[in-house]
Amino acid sequence: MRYKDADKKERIIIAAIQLINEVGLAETSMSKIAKNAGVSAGTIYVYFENKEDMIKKLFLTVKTDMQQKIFRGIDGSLPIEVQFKQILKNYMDYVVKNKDYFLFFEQYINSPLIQKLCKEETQIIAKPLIEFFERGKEQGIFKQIDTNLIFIYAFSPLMQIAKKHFNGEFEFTEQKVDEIIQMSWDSIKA
Amino acid sequence: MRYKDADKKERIIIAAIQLINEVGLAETSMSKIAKNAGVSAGTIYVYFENKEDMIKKLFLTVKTDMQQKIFRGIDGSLPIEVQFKQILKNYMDYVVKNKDYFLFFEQYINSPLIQKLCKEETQIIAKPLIEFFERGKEQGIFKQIDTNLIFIYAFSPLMQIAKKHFNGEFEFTEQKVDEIIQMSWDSIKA
Amino acid sequence: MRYKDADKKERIIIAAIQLINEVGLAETSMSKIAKNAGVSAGTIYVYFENKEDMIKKLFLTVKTDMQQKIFRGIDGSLPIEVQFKQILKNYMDYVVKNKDYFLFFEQYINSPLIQKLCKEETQIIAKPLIEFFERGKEQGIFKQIDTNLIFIYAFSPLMQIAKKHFNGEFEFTEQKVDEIIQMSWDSIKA
Amino acid sequence: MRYKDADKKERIIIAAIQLINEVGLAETSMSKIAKNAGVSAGTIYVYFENKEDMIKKLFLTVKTDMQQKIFRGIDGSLPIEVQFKQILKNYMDYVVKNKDYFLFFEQYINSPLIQKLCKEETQIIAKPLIEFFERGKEQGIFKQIDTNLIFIYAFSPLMQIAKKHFNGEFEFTEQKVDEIIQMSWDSIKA
DNA sequence: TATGAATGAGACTTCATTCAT
DNA sequence: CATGAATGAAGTCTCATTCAT
Repeated sequence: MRYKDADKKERIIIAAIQLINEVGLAETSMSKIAKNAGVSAGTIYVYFENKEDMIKKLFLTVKTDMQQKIFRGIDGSLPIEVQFKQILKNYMDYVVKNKDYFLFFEQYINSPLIQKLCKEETQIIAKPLIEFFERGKEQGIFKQIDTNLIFIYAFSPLMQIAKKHFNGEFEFTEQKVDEIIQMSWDSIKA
Repeated sequence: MRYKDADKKERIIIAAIQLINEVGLAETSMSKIAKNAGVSAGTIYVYFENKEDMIKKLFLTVKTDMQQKIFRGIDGSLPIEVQFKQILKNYMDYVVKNKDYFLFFEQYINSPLIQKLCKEETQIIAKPLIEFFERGKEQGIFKQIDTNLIFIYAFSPLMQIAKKHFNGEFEFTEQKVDEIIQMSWDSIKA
Repeated sequence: MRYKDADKKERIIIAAIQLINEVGLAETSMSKIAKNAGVSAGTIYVYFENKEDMIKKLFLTVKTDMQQKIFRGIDGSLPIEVQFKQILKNYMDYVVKNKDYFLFFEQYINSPLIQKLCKEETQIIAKPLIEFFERGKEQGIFKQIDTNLIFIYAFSPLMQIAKKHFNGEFEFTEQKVDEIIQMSWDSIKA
Repeated sequence: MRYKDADKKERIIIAAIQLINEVGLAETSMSKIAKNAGVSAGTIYVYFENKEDMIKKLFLTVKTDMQQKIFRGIDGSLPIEVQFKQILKNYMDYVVKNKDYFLFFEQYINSPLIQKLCKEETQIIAKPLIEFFERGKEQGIFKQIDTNLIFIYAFSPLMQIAKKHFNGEFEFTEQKVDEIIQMSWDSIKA
């Protein structure tokens, strides 16, 4: 693939996500995306089959990217607690550094559109995290409850806090991040 | 003259929320709503100024309804812990009995559309809950941390669990509800 | 007929003509007329069959009114020149005192709508004027040319001047009116 | 890509003016125009921003076209009387050969819509004629009266006659045109 | 008579998508 | 590959008119 082309696709993706975050999916037209990306409307159809296909690929792109970054530098031989705290720290880092991706993900993860488009793919990508929590349960480190609950108590408060942060209603500090991670840990540890 | 039919407005609201939950806002047209509500397309405009106005009013209707039900039967003279657990129980009850309202609320609370339409109104309605947590903090019952964090650790896991529930990935039992409420309490108590 | 009812019809007529002059026919809806007239939308249909019928009756009302006032105080036994100048003076008086009627008349006299609705009625009403000019020709006082030309050179400049006046581009004085009438007389006298 | 088709814009303009002349502005919908022009409804919006913009551009197109043709072949060094008669002859020629343009222009020159849309542009285009009459006044050839009056007595009877002509109530002949021009000249010459 | 809620046809306009260039 | 003019289906909303009260 030529450089120029990869660049065009990248620009389309970024323009689409930004627009959707700013004005919402319903208000985001293909021509607005094209305009913001600096390409012609027709060009989008070189890279994506249609609008639905584009949304789906946007979502999977973001989801895959998040997943990879979250597990970056995790050493499976270290204690579960250390791994857990590193994962949460990675997550918070990612969120802060990728505002657009995070907000897009959050906004559409529960939408009927995404449910329809890529429920399965979404679950597959979440698998490594689920497996991590199951290992922790087996080792007696996490509470012996439904893994879903562990997953939820570990992550959902972080997501909410991040949303408040980008909303301008909450300020992050190094210390606060540590406190938060500790609270999550306390809520699920055995 | 024909008298305004309260029933008609109700039917429009229900039809709108159901459709939006099923196919998403972008795919929900005014004529589909009219059809599902059994009224003429023009009739919607007797009760709402336009689509945006309708969405906004739907959202505030739901939000207000939730808020009222959550505080039902709360006795301010009882201990904070008792009140807290009753509020969370009320919340779970409401969610289970008002699936459509809950999912609609969850889906759009963070959308750019709602942010644009009714950020202020939303905050006003949330006030009583915030005040409850502040009273708890003053009495030394909750952790001395940002009230936002308390609010988030108390509610956001419940919301996630409810979503998983309606998704078919989680089953509620009387006992599980109690466990969950206990977990939330543990995470924020001093 | 009861007073109250006559009053309502009058109010509808006035409101309609005012609105049509201000924003144009295309932008004038029945409900706007009703609102401005202080009646209900349905009430208009007590007095007029439908919108087309209303426009037609508005037009004929105005036309008949103009015609009557133009011939007011004309003494058929006086010399043609005196009668002619009095008719033009009456016309100018009418125009100045009935701005709304005049502008409405001018605006729609040539419209396809009016042509379709009431071409015949319009011609019948113009008859007395045509007859007056024919008498003048027979007496050798006007030029021996097509009566249409006499009619046009007598009136059309006055109409244009009145429009300029209401447009704010021309100011009437007693003297100017006399000059204008004289110019018209000069252009058609034998 | 497909190149913009100048012919298409032309067809839209012609279809719009014809329809407006036949059934009136209020009854002329964008889809009827598209149909008559043999293009898709959406295509109109490639060439015009919206209906108002289209009407405005139609009007200015016609006005500009008229203005240019009226001054065609006018030699500024000839006597004012010769120039004047040539201008009126050009005007009558244009009117006869461009029935649709003329009737459209006449119908809407005084409408509230056009007043709102393009009063200024209209006045700018009329300027050369006004200047011509002022030169004539300075040379003592026209009456020393308000230039508006000269302008009106020169043109408005011609416009009325043309309307009668297209209405089927007046027949043009070479001789009659000369007579008319002479009458206008007589009414304004010093 | 008078009202105005209700209707549904139709208006304007947008937009995903195609295709000649 | 890239463009953007062209399409036509579909969306939102208005409005003349009707009719139960």
